[in-house]
Amino acid sequence: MKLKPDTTRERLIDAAMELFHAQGYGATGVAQILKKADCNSGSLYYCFPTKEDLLLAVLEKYKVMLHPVLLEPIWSRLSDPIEKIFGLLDGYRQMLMATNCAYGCPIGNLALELAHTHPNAAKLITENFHGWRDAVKKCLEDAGGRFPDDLDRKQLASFVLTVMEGGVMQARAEKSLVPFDAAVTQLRDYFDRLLSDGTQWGSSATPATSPSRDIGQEFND
Amino acid sequence: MKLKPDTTRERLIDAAMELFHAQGYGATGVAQILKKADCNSGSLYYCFPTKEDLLLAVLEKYKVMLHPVLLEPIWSRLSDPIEKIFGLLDGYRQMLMATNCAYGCPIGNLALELAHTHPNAAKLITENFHGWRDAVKKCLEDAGGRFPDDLDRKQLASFVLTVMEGGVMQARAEKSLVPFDAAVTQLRDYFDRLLSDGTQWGSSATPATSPSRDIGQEFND
DNA sequence: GTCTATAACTCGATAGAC
DNA sequence: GTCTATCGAGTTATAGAC
Repeated sequence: MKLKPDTTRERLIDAAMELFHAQGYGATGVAQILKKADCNSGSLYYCFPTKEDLLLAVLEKYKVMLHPVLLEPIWSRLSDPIEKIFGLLDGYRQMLMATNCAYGCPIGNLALELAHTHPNAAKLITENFHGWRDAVKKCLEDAGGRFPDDLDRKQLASFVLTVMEGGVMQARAEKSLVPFDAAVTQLRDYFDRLLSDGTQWGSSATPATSPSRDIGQEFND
Repeated sequence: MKLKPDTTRERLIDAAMELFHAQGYGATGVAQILKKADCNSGSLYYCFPTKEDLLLAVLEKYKVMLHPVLLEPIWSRLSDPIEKIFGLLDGYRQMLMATNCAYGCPIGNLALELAHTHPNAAKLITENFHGWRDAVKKCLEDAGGRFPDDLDRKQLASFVLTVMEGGVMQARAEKSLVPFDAAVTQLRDYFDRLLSDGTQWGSSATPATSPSRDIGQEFND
């Protein structure tokens, strides 16, 4: 039951995590990380062969943090699975508000910066996205028959991630919560329309719609 | 009626445009731009005081290109305003396919990289986003009564941009069209549900939904 | 494990000839 | 307007003492 290990290695990861989030990977110098972690380059290169290995450790830590740090505080506060999803989106809104829309989603930022040039990082970024999406998918599954039977839960969960990332991007670009709130409002409206089409309302009473246009591809995980 | 001016200044802008799209602003060195534009540093700094001024010229050019280069080929091919919107999204799909999902949206990439640290660039990025969104808004307005009367066209147009950017981000991260197609499919389903609720179908026959949850903010342009 | 000093390199930008 | 040469600062990473 070790408390606050606070090893040099962990201080380096935490410092890099903050700086990569605020400035990006390329724009953050090793010297800056060393200053924030309060150690010297010898220590860093003793723990990590290269700067990129430190990045991978940061992305691993994000994966570990997903459930206990990001989801659990929201999951324990809200019981309704659909409200959990919008509670999660509200968590990003809080983060944007607290930082004046300056930093955005740390994974999304790194995704656009590194996906093309750093395959090892890209793999971990995808794993982070999938963890987030699967947590939302579980909520959609927990909502059971409130959604139409033929709704593709995985695809809708991916869509929620799409809306979050796109909304956060626009909020950052404009330094305003307005485009993020607009996105969440539209998503909520979509959910309302899906829910009013669920079996709870009686599927025979719903008007004719075309809920899925097959585009000939499936999720491959 | 000058044809192909092909000035050094334009070659520099075009070279920078391509490289910033493929690699980002910070990751692209001035030497690389010079090589692609086939000139030397003296010429660049004769045309532009700094590298950042070249970036601003690139972002200005994207603004100018929006209608004649991005929209016009699609607008002239499709007459239905709603199909225009999905034709525009399909244009991004084509781009992703042609580049193996490597590059993504040039404005979105620069938005996440620079919005926080380069205010002049951020202003032009926002103007690019607004130009795109307003073109979509015009389509929604052209669709007239096919949508519910109380639909906020501007907010829905912003949502389309959100979905495009979020979908392109995930496609880049996973190097797969699947998450992009998932996002467009869900957006299409949302549009179908909105359209089946339009006045064309008779507003008195629609079931009770809650189309707008006021969050107490407006677009400020 | 952590320190200091520095190697080896690239960066954006400038100077001055032509 | 375009060239070549280069400055000064910053970069990641290493060497070797302790």
